[in-house]
Amino acid sequence: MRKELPKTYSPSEFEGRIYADWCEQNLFTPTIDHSKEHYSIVIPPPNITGQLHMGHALDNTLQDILIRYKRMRGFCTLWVPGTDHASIATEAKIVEAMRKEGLTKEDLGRDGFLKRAWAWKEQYGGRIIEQLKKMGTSCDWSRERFTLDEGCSNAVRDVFQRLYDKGLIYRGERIINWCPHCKTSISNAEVDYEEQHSHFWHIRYPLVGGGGYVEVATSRPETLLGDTAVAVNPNDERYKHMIGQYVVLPLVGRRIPIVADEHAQLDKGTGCVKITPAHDPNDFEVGRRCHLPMEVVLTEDAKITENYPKYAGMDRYEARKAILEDLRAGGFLAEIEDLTHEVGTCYRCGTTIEPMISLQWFVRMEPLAKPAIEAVRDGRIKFIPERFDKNYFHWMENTQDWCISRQLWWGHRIPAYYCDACGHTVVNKDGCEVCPKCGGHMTQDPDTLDTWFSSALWPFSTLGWPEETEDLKYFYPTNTLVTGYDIITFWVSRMIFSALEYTDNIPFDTVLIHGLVRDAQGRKMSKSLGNGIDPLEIIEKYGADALRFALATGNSPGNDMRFSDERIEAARNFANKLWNAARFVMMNLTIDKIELPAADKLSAEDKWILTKFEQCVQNVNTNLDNYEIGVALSSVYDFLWDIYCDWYIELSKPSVAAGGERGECAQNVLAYVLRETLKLLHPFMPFITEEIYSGLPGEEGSIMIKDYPVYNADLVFAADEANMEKVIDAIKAIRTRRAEMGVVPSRKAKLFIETKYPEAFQGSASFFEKLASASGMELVDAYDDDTAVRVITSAATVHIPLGDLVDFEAERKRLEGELKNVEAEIKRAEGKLNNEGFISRAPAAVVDAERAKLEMYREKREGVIAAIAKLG
RNA sequence: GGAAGCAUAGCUCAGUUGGGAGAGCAUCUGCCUUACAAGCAGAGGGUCAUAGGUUCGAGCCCUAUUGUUUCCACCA
Repeated sequence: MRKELPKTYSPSEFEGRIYADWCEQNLFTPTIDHSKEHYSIVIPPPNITGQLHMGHALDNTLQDILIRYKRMRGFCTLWVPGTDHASIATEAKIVEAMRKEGLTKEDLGRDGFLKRAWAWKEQYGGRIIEQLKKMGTSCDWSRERFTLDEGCSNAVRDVFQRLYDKGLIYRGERIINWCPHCKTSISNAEVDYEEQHSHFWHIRYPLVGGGGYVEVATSRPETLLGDTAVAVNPNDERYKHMIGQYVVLPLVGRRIPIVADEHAQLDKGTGCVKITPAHDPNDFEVGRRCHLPMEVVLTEDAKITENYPKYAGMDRYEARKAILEDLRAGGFLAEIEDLTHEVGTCYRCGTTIEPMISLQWFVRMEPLAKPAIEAVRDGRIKFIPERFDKNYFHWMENTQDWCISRQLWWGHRIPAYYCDACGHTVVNKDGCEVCPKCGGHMTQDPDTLDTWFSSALWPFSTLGWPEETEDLKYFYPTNTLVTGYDIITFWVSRMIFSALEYTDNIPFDTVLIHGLVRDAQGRKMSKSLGNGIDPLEIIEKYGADALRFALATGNSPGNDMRFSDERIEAARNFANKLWNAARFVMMNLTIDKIELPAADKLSAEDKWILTKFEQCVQNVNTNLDNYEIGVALSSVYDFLWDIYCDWYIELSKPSVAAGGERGECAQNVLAYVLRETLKLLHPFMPFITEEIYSGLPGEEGSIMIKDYPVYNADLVFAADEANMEKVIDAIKAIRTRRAEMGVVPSRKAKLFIETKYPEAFQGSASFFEKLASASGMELVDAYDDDTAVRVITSAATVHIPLGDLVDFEAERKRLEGELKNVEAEIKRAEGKLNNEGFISRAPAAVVDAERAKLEMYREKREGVIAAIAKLG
């Protein structure tokens, strides 16, 4: 069973093997156990177009830490993996690939195109899953899902029909965001606003019958073709008399009315607004209120329609130029102003969107938003950090109806059918071929649904909903959703209202929000900048554990982080440190089985390390329970490196070397603390902990299903811990003195220790010899050699006869300086304790601690004064 | 226009309910001490953005200001 660890830490040699072992043993697949509490997570499904990037790496590291922790804490855990069909993104990629072959969607036809899309899914859909596995994610792969698989599709159709029957889905003509490149509508949430420099063109519209003109301003002059009115504010004294009159639309010659509408504001521009109801959301509303005709002037690829022969076929920007030229020539152009404004662009392709009137399907949001707001407000769902609920509330409270139909082929086809003969509409999840009204043939709506419509159902559709499956009954609602803040509106909010509406339950109780992973300069990683860091390359070079460590540590919920070489190297160094510590322990083990000795067999340093370990355990558990993953991890880091390696291993060396019963006891404590620390660290760094654990004597099975360490008061030895700290303080003080004096470690010196706590120092000679360059140590009541250096701690005065090396003048100065410091501390503590307010209002524990400090400083002052006196 | 975050050592960032300012990296000094130079032992370095306030006590809570980043919003 026992094995020696290779001398160097090379993660690539075992990570793959270990992952395969876990899979083979089926350790990621839970057995439903009703006596246990469940803990479940659904993965934010990555797009099938995607490759693993740092954002995924962070997101999935956090999820894996949580799920492994809960699994070891005895929960019945499930992590559901899967991928998203990403309709618009995937379709765009396929169309692009086809373009290179000289093919269009129309060439293939709908069926041919879908065949090709599924082939794409087969080819690339699994890639990111394989990449996730390299990170060590303990997802239950037997439950892997896809947003377009049969179960998810059933859920989508079911939901569509339910909402339609309840009147929460409707079809209507509204202004939507149209992407002329993707040739589909997109929802408001899918529009990115981008600052652009442009102009404000002031245009004169002559009044019918002469007598002047009105002046309007626009940043989109080409929409002039679609103007069907000019609006002024009903309270605007300047224009009141013109309401009801007509103007002539320049270049077009159409007579359009001047109407009164609140939309026109008195203090903006000229106070007159051109109204283009078919191409602007505000104008659309004005058009409705004032019963204006709609005039569509742009085609689906943003070219001017046939109705305007002079400009027909021109792209919107060409048309803008031509129209401006004509306006100028006709004397209609009054003024050109510079303008910087936010322009909506398609979040997928970056093309400037065109607001257009269009017949689309919408989800009525208001009734759905209310319970969703309530669920967060009353605490059934919690955001971590909390501040993101403001974001959520703001969006939910102001959200407009959700445009869900897309003019795409790759996605869930809308289960709506229209009669060819009478136009009757039927929505039926099971399909409809014959018109129930006239018996005519029914044609299905050609459009598909917004990708996010199916993602919104993910927490329950993946568990089998709408069927009442065992999984759904046991694992739902899920517990933690881990995602970035950039996706709260797209996804999190939609899952919440969907779950509440369809499952009558919350989808999860906690939303853990993390930030973006940026590059070393703090820039967003992006393809166009070429500053992306490939997690797979990092894994290859440093190991998955180091990557996970680098992402999990020093990172707090909701905040962005920078990823740098320095960071990953520090992580790898930590893994290396653990590796070497384990190597040391294991090469010294002669025991067959790790057994913690009874308390009376334990030495002071044993009790000290056990106590320190329990403190760490408590810290880690508390922080993990509070989702303070970074804090929890640095607590393990500090313990393992600073406490266990730098002190305990060194303190234990004399015992281990001595052998016998004492040696065996030390071996057991060394191995016990190592083993338990491995468990503590396992959720964060699963591979290295498993690899080392499997080599420990007497241990069987995988570490990932062992019990997680929890605080055990029986292993806390406060008095022994305090004693050991006194020794450590003295060792540190001696080292500092020697370093200051420039005494090389090879120059050994005997120590004479004067202390009020002989029990703490009894038997510590070997520590001083090993760790403080001592040739021996003796406890004395007094030591009068005037040529000794004196190192003073609050518990002891250490006399070091280094006579020939000592500069007594410097020594006096140093001691006097120290006296000053100690006295300042005493003064500070006394001041505090003399403060009536402090004594009466501060908690007793704080006051007691302050008293203890004061006592300590007083003792130290005594020592310093005595040392000065000895200098004569 | 509305909202939020951030501002702590030279750099990058932690700081969990308010109770004497921390880490990593960098810098300086000394060490091949038989697990580890990807290491060990020391050291230097901070008016916790500014100004007020609450409190016995503020990096932490409140208010304002400055700088910075981000999100949201239909500016014709």
